[in-house]
Amino acid sequence: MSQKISIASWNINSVRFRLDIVERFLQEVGPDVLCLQETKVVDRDFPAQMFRKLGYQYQVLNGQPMHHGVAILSRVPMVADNRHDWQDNGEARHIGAQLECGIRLENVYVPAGGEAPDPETNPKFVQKLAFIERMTNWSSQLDEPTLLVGDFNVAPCETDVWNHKQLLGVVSHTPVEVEALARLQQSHNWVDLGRKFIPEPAHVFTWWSYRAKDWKASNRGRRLDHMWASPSVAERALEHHLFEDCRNWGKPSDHIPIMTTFKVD
DNA sequence: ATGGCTGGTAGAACCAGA
Repeated sequence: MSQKISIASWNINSVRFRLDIVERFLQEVGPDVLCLQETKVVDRDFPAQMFRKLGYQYQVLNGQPMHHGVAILSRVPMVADNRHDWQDNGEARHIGAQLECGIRLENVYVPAGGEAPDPETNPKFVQKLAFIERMTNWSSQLDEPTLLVGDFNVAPCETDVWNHKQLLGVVSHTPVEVEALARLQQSHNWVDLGRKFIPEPAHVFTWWSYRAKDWKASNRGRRLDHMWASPSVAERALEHHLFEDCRNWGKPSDHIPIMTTFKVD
């Protein structure tokens, strides 16, 4: 008998502040697995009970005070796997899990990289590039069927931003970042599921700034959130969804959830 | 061309986001 598994990813920008919309998403969409980034909570204060109540009894957490933080919540069996610190600075930006269906799941929150795309003056930009380079070294050693998801903080394609030329000098879409991400992609022949299902030149965004008066009207978005699959996992991808409505829900995150459904044996 | 907003934590004329 053939079965399916749905896996979602969402930069939630504080899981405690957005409990209402997380609950709504789980009730209305009900992915089997939810990967969160920017949970902004230490593990002992993570709202584990709310997820448990909704059936997400398997939980792996990697939080820290104030910033960053990632989590995987699942209603199908999984066990915790490695957590990598690719900057070696203690920041909680990655957590992995082994799903019982055989897929290895890696949930990552790549550093934003600060304001200026200039390695000379902006150490955060240097850190972001180093983070991606270390991920590339890790990825080139991977030989398992893996799904890599999260907020990569890079919009690689020209149609991943509202205005390619205008954003060439804006951190998230600079050529040096796009090239670093391309090396990461090549290191495992990762399949970009977002673009497998919605090929260029269609514009695809997963993030819209809070600063616009009307995010939808101005539509100055970027595709920062991604799901990359090992080739063998990509072959099993059945559907891919972007939940743009969530950007309009009460107290929204500036990112929307994305989700892919896979065939499993 | 600029600035616009958000949450956590401390109690900021902050930090980080992107």
